Amino acid sequence: MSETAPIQSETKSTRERILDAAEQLFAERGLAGTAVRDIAAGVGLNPASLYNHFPSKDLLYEAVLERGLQPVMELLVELASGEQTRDTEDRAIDRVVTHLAGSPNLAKLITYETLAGGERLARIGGKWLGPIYMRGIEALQRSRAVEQWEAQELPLLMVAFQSLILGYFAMAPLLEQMFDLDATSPEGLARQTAFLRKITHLLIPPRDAV
Amino acid sequence: MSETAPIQSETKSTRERILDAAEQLFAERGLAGTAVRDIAAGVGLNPASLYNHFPSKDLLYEAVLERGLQPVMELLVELASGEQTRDTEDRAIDRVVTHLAGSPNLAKLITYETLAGGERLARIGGKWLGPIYMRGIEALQRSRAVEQWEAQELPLLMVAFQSLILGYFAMAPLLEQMFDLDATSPEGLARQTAFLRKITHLLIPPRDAV
Amino acid sequence: MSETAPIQSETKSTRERILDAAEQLFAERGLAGTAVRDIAAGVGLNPASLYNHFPSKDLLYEAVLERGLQPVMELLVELASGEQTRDTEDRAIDRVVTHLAGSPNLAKLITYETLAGGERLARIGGKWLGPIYMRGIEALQRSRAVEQWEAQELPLLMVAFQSLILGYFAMAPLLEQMFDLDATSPEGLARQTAFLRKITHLLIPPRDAV
Amino acid sequence: MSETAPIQSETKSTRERILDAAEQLFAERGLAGTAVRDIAAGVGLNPASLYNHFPSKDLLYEAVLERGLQPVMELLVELASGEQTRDTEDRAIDRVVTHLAGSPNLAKLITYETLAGGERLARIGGKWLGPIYMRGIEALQRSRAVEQWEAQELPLLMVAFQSLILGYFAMAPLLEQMFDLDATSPEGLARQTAFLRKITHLLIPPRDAV
DNA sequence: GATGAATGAGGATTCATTCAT
DNA sequence: AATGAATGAATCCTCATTCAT
Repeated sequence: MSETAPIQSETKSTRERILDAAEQLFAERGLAGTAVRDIAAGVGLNPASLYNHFPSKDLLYEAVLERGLQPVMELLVELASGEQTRDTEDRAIDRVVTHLAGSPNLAKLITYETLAGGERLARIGGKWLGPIYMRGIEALQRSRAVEQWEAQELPLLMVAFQSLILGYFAMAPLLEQMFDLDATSPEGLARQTAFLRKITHLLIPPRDAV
Repeated sequence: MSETAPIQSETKSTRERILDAAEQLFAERGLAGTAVRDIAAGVGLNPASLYNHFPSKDLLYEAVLERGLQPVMELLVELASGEQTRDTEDRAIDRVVTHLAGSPNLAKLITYETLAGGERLARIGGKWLGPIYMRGIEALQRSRAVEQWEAQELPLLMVAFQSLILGYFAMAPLLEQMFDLDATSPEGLARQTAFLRKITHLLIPPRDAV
Repeated sequence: MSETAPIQSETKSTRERILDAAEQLFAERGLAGTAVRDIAAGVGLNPASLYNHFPSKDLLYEAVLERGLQPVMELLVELASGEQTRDTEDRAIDRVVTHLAGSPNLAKLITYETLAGGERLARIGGKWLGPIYMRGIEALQRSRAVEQWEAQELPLLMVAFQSLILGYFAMAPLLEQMFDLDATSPEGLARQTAFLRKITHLLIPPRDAV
Repeated sequence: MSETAPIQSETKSTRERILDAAEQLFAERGLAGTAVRDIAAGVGLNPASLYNHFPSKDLLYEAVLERGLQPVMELLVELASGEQTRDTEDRAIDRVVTHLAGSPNLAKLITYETLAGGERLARIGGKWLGPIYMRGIEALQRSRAVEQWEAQELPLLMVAFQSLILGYFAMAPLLEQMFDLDATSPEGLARQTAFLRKITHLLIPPRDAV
């Protein structure tokens, strides 16, 4: 019988393992705060070897960003373009939070990037980011959000949702420290998902509410 | 004739001007991303001169953080300990946002710190931060929040408010780029303040609502 | 149908093609200024593959030098040992210049080597270089050069000729830039050959001048 | 008694001493072959300290080049613009060779630069180099050179002189090795100066020759 | 207080070379 | 032969910090 369930870390290509280690460190310390040497050490590699896989620290960073962003982008595109029902709204929140929960570094990476001005975000996710926001707003316009929010408030509402979702992950360490909550545990994530669904319903009246 | 109305920037002590320049850069680029030399250049000073005013980059950073945090802390302490009426709730939001609007770097600094794990935050604002959260939660318990939120959700609600407030400033550059909004202009801030007040009322039913 | 007239570059052995690319780059940038990787790229090869043909960069460099030097050496030996007549003197200059014109990198390589101290030159061409100079001087002594030059000036005269011949090629780029001369074109080389012949006749009275 | 004859090396500014050490090494090994660390070691300095005086290796190199070039440039300008008499011609050769003898690295630096394509030379000495050649040619046209050389040969004659003068210094190590001549000693330089004067008279008939 | 110069430690990256495939 | 990946040593340069002036 062949190897049916090989240990993942041994299966992964070096390139993938570099991306993993880099993502971890970039999420923790940001781009400037992360030394190439530390990434290399994280993969058990000589720093010079990284350059066989990525031409520079910056481009490695962008690769990390891109790899993390792409699935979210696709998810958002899918969500933003679908029909809006109470069910899909709930599922949208669930799916986004679940996805971010699955790659907990992503929220931090995005937050770091946003702080840095978002130029790279704009460049990398350029084709997506704008359209996603636009479609998100269109989706809001088709939803019952329009009953509570004026057109010019919709962008702010988008930003608010983004802040709520990302902020939770960014503040995870703080949460754990202060309230002794294991923010990224399955229960923690379930709790936060339910909480966000609740907020969503308060901010946007569910379509089929009685 | 004596100097009767000296230009403010000339009036400020060198120490103050260093703090200003440092705050600006730390907010833009984070601690690791900011070079002492750049701070010095921002004050028109030789890097060596900084060390006449602060013993190290790290302690300068903490001084920046402390200077920025103290007023917010005091404000929060005041707000959290006061009576809860619809008026004070509105005014609380207003005052916090107004304050952050007055020092727009602060939100970014805090976000950076949060991402970094919040250890410094905890140390610097240690005496305040915990108590503030606690009192914030107590205030929520005295408010009509309890009608919508269970006890265990209140910490999440605190985090949510923090995310909403800070997130706006962190994303300001993105907002301006994508929606052509001048996020930190007086109008922008007024708009966001109103928006946050609205959200607050949705998440926490106002006390004197009919 | 069989390959009847294969393109030369395809015919050349890989070893030869490496030597070609290396010669080109070493002549342009010198030994230290040339990266193995660039040589490899010049042959469309992986850097590692070079080491199947040459054991090290240094030995590749020496191989380049040797390949370039050998024919000149042989030519010089032949010229220096032959009879001295006006005709052979003219032909000597012609043949040397013509040869260098055919491998324009060689002059540059030799000049680089000379600047570097000539140790490698001495080692590689050791068996030739000394003897050639010696025989060259002997030839000068048999020529009418002795009418104008004292014995101790003959080495300087050798150096002068070497400088004149090599200098032209080293300065070729400058010449083209400043005077819009195509220094390495057939006409340019013919011009320079004639010019050098003229100088030779001025410095060494031709044997059969009337 | 005050310090009347301070040791030169102690008097020189650090900047000057860096330029000296750099000139030495660049002349010996070329730009690519010289490590910043070695220059620093030559001055007894930490490599990082160099960067307090020059912003980069390249700009240090250019500073070296410029410092070396400027006096020659000025000398050449002066010579090329003066009256042409046998005496001044002799003195011109003498002065140029004497100058180069005083800074023996210069000839090597220029040769290296020429080999590298002369782009930097053109940029640094841009305003001088072209004009100098032009005036040199004009001077030749006013001299008795026109009796032996056609107009189109004059550029080649300029190049020939440059090769003769620089070549001697470039080949100095070789000369010393092969002929046991101390090429850069005062006697060696005197010998070469006389030799070049002789060549000059053969290539350009002296004005007042009988 | 301010500064020019100095420095050890560390930064990213390049380099020649090796080796398993 | 050729190559992708790996590596130790070196490369240029930056950084925070110190110190004499």
